[in-house]
Amino acid sequence: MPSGENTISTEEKIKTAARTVFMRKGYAAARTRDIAEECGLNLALINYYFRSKENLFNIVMLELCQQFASSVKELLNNPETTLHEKIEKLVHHYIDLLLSTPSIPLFILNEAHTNPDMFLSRIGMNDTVEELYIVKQWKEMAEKARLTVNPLHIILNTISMTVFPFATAPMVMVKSKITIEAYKKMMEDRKTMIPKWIALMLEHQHQ
Amino acid sequence: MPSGENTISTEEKIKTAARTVFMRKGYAAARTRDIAEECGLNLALINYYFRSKENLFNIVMLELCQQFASSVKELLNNPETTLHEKIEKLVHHYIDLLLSTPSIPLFILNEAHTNPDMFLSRIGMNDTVEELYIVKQWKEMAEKARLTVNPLHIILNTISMTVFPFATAPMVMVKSKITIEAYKKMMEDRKTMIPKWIALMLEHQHQ
DNA sequence: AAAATTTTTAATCAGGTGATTAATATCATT
DNA sequence: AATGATATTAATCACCTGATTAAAAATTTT
Repeated sequence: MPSGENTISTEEKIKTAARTVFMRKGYAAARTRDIAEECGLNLALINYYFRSKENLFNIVMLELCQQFASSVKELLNNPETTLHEKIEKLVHHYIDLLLSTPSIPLFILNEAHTNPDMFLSRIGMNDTVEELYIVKQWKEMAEKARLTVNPLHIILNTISMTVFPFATAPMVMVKSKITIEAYKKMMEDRKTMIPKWIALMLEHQHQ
Repeated sequence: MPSGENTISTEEKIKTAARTVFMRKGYAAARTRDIAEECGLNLALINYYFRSKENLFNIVMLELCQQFASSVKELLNNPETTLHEKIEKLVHHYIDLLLSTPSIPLFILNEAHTNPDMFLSRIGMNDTVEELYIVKQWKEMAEKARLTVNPLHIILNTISMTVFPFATAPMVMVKSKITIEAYKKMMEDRKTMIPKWIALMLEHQHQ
C-alpha cells in the first residue's frame, strides 16, 4: 500500500478506470490496455490485482448493478408502502440513478442480451418476480378492481417510460436540437408524470 | 455465379449470416469466423466479396436501418392519415419489425451511443423532427385541445413502450418464466393497447 | 540496517483474429 | 474443347490482445 492515507489505492484506480472504459465501449471492445491507459498505470497491474479481464469486469460491474438491484428489490418488498407509492418511489429512484449514470441501461441491456441468466445471477437477482411483495399487493388490488390487464404490461410500461428515454437521449438530442440541460429537466419532470400515466392506465383498463 | 436461378448467391448468404451474428454478438464480439461458420462458407470469401469486416458490417446493418428509417419517415409524413392513425400505424409497424428482428433496437442504441449524428446521417435521417408532417398535425391538434404537455413526452412514451420491451425480453423471460411464444403474444397485444394508452394520456393531460 | 514482502515495470509469450495469397475448381465465352 | 474470367479453398501472415515472467523498486517487518 502507498504511504499516504488519503491517496487512492491503485486497486481502486483500476476499478474506477475499468468502470469508465467498460461502460464506454462494452466488454468485448474494451481492452485491458485501454483501462491501464485510463488510469495511467502499468498493464501488468491489472492482472496482478485482478486475475483476468473477465474477473475485473465481474467485480466492477457487479458492484454497480448489485447495489442498484438490491435497492430496487428492497423498494418492491416493502410492506409499508402502497402499490402506487412503490411505483412512485421506483420511478424516482431509477431516474435519479440514470441522471447520474446515464450509460448504465445500455450496458445492462447488452450484457443481458448476450447472456441473460448468467448476468442476472451474477448481479444477485435470483428470485423470480412472483416472490416480491409488490406482486402480492398487486394481486389483492387486481381482485378488488376486477383488473383484466396482464400486470406485466404495466410493469413493462413503467420501466420502459422511465429507462428508455435515457438510452435514446443521444439520438433525441441530435434530432430535436435540445440541450442536455433541457433534456435533464424533462427527465426530472417525468418523475411525477410517469406515475400519473400509470395510474391512468389502471383506472381505464377495462378497454 | 452458380448455375441455378433460384439459388441464393453466396454474397447474399454472407450478408444474411453477418446480420445474424452481428445482431447476436455485437460488432466487437462477432468474429469473421463466426459469420463464415454461420453460412457454411470459407472464411476468405468474406474478404473476397466485402473488403473487410467493418465494411460488411456497414453494408449489412445500414441496409437494415435505412429500410426501416425510410418506412417510418414515410409513415409520419403521410398527409392522408390522422394523427391517431399515424400513432397506430407506427406502433404496428415497429412491433412487426421487432417481432421479426428483435435485436435491432439494441444495435441501434449502441451505434447511436458511440456516434449519434454520424449514425443518423448514415441511415438517412437527416431532417429534424420539426420538418415532419406529423408535427404540423400535432401543432394544429395541440392548439384546439389546449394541449399543455410537451409533445416530446408523448413521442418518447410511444417509442419507449413499443421498443423497450423487446430490448428487455431476454431478462423478462428469465425472471418471469414465460415462454417465447407467450412473450410474442404479449407484444402482439400491445399493438392495439399502446395507441389506447397514448390516447388516454392525451385526453387526461390537464394534470 | 538487513531481510522479507509487496508493488511496479519492461519485455515477452501464446493464442486468437482479420486479412492475404497462391493454388484449385467452377463457370462463361468463343 | 480451349481459353479466360470468376469463385472457392487451404494455408499462412501480421498484428492485436490477454496474460506471464523475471527483474527492479518500494514498502514493511525484523
